[in-house]
Amino acid sequence: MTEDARQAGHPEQSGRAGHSGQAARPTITDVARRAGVSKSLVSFALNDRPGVSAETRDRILAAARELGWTPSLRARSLSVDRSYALGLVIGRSVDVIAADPFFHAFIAGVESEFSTAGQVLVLTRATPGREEAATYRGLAADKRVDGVFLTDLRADDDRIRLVSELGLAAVTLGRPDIPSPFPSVSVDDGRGIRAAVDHLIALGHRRIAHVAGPSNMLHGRRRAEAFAAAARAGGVEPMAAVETDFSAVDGARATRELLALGTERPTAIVYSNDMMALAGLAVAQRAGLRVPLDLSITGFDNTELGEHTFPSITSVATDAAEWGARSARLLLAAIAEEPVGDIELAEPRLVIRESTAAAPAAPVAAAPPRT
Amino acid sequence: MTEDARQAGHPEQSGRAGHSGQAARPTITDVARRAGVSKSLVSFALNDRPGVSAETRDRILAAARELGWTPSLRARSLSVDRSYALGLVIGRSVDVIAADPFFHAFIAGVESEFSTAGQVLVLTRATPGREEAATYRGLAADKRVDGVFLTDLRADDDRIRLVSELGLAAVTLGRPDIPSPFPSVSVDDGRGIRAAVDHLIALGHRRIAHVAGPSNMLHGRRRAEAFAAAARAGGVEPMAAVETDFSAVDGARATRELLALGTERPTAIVYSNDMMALAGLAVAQRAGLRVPLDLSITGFDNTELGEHTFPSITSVATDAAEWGARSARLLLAAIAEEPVGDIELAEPRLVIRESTAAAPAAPVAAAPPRT
DNA sequence: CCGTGTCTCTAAACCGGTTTAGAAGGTGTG
DNA sequence: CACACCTTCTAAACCGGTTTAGAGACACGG
Repeated sequence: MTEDARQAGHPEQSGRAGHSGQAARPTITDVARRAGVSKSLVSFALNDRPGVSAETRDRILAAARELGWTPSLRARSLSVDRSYALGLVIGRSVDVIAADPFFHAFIAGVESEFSTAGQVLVLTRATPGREEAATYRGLAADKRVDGVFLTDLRADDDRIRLVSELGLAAVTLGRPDIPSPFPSVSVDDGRGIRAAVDHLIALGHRRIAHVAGPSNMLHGRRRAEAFAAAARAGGVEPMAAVETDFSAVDGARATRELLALGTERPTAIVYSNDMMALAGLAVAQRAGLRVPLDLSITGFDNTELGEHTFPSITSVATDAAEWGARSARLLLAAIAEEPVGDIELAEPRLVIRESTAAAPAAPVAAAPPRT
Repeated sequence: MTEDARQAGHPEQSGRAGHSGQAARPTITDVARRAGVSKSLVSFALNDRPGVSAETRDRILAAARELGWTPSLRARSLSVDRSYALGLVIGRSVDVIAADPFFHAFIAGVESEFSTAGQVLVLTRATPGREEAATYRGLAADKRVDGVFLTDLRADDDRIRLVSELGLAAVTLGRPDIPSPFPSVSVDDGRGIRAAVDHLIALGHRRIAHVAGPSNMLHGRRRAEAFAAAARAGGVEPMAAVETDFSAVDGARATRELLALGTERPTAIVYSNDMMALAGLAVAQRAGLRVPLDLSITGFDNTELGEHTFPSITSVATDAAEWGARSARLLLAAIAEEPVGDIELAEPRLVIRESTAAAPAAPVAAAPPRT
């Protein structure tokens, strides 16, 4: 069957559909002719601008409907100097994004705002540095997008100046630490970390460690600071935070380091994301520790998978989809040159599951790692 | 600091960069004037077509360089009827994609082919059905993309006819079960499943179950068939496959069903993806089973996280990035109307880790689930 | 010396919209 | 009745490229 069809219709596959008499698509001129008016008037009617009588407008719209005409995005794009597309440049290595559900939910949120607007999302991945800058330059040079989402903000982030110089609109996820011409959408993830720390302190933990994200990323740093502040506020001296790149490998390494402290080891670890919490869980179990009896852990992001581990993971939930939706709306407003301001999302909430429990009377030292 | 800057420069944030004297970007006409030739000749020189003398060409290119001119993608797009963009419509629910690293690696692979070509990826998410069809129609109506990647092929997939009717070029990931005008890039994932089954049989397992993907997805179905075939080839009667939607929740549910069989339960489970394998691992542990002593499990995809669980997961590795790169190259060739043919990727390989071991002498019944 | 062919180049049309300048006709006002 | 003004509409320019038709110069062969 398949072979027949192949041989019959496509001796050489072309990847393009068969020449199935694609009726030439109507243009604005066809509509004008049919409605008996000039192209300009069709344009006016379409964009409902004043200066078109009601009955003429109806006649034009009817003609357009009959012909099944839709204005060419490309032509419109050329004349009005808009792309009707937004860009997202993900600046992490593939591995690190891989298991991070944030972007999926964020993107889904962004797109939920597009259905109405005929917009589209251009996705690019680039490792920070020259490649990243080149990517933004490319998007701007080709005018591929009208605006971009700036995620994973870094300290003194050079993208802000770059994007601004390139003349692109933008929205930052989180508030930058330098002056920025762009509006921001942020969530107080410090509150989330604090909730986790408070929860642990209430459970009697006094030796609490933090496995942090990269300190050059603002949210990584902010969470680390929030961790320290929350611990002190609870009357507990925070243990030094271990820095990671957010990946599972690095989360595992950090956990091993913390457990190597023997009886000085933490009885609870606050991870800066779920992926590392999961990897840390495995390291602890491998070292013979029972979670949560001997060690409590908390994650961040509230990944679906964190609900399906044994034990399941207590985690801080932020609404990434909502974040995406609000960011998109804000960016579109900025592009339309409407007045916009910063947005603060709802507080993250702590989802308590099985990985946290009362602190052990005396910390059990971890066993030497098993193979 | 930040506040000062805000108040000073941007009493009302605009999301657009400051009016920093954006020098109007040069056009082909500017270049022509500077080189003392007509626009047409600049166009010829740029696209190096015959009929331009060597010295004139040099003069034109020099002028272009001096002015920093880059042809407008939009204008070119309008006249040559090409978008220089490819589309990917992900047709799964957010949750299901969330922890699936396939798309990340695939996208990274796709983009590795773009750096040279000035192409861009338009990403869309749509749940199969009306919304999905509307998405493809939208991309085609606006001529947003020159071609699309068809992933997660379904049985009798209506997208093939749709996309073909819309006049888009396409590449299918995997060979469809119906006649298709599009070239395909596929990997023999059946071989991967077979490797897993062979491995388990060699370890002495006789009661092996399969937690399958949706049967209406071709690869889900194909893996299930390969599972049954491999088991029989190894002289083992395969247990009935449990169908899922690829999500962690569903993987957990399937595992619970299998373990509820008591002493009739499988001693090994072959999962159709890693996420379900991880969820299944947790279910087994929660039921008091030791993995791999009492139960062996294998995954599919070789997720980074599967390496960092306890025990780590034996999994089938396919090269998603390579898949993306080859697909992109093929699609671009098809769009350029070069002759193309189907591509078969390298065989997937089984990565053996800790979650598989010799079959238990007598299967231990699972304990009633603990909370 | 003339017709033909080749090479280099230009003018103008074209892709399909938007936008500006202004024409034509009707109404209101002094 | 003349004038201003508003409404409705059109012609033409414009966005910034590509492509076609053909002009002009030159070499070649008969």
